[in-house]
Amino acid sequence: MKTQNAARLFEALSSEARLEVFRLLVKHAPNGLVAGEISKNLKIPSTNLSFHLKELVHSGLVGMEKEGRFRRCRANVPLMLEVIAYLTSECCSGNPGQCRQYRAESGVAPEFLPTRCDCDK
Amino acid sequence: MKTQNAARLFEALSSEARLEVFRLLVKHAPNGLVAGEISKNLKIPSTNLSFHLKELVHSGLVGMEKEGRFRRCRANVPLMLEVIAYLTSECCSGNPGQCRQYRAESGVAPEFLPTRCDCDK
DNA sequence: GACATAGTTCAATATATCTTGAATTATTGT
DNA sequence: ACAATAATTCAAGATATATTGAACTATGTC
Repeated sequence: MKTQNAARLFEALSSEARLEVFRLLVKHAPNGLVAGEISKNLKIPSTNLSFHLKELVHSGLVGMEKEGRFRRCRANVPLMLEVIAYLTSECCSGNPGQCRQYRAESGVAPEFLPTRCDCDK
Repeated sequence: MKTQNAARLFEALSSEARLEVFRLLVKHAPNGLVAGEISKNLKIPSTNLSFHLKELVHSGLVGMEKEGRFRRCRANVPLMLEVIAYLTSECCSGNPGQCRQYRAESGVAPEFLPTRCDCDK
């Protein structure tokens, strides 16, 4: 993944409103929600939600398809995983021990983190 | 991690300049680089780099300490791992099979992804 | 002390993003 | 056809972010 593209994805997740929308859609994967349900759930006015959804769709993190007069939105989870992999790549100048220590320090349970990073290669 | 905090972290990574700075620091973990080295490496004028470093430091993703007349910057890799865990948490409404399929679809090698997501619990 | 170097701060400008209400398009139900 | 619903587009104003050069602070060197 190119830096420019990754920056755009982070940009899409950088507003609280959009991050809440995205997480709600991740939570409701793979069925997704229609725009009105998102608006109701997060109490975002439809006109404003429309603006934020456009950003998310443009970034690729959310997919949208017509469903009668509704628009169904789904999180693009594989793309989310790609950007996660991008963040952890090329770290620590090839020092696997260092990475393992960071993983321990993070306080995150090991199974919710990559088992290896790029420098274990 | 709270949504507000996560959004601030993504905001910090949402500019190409800052994302490049952060990745450079991840690459050079744990020793980090001094501001001048970053400026030289990425060809960002010092006055502008200072602005972006302030954002990164304020978000917590970069730590800075005085070293004589230099300022040494280090990536906060554990925090990066926390925000990664945040993104993958509470997904898929507790449907582990769905998550596994997404991981397969992402095209990312399994060892660079979480082995489980929250819904495997 | 005088000078050079590393960074930051400040002010000014340019640009981009956010939010809202009103108007608009598309679809469904009567 | 008419009315109701779902959602988007548009225009306007408010706010936030990015970039630059000049001035400033702090540290190290002669």
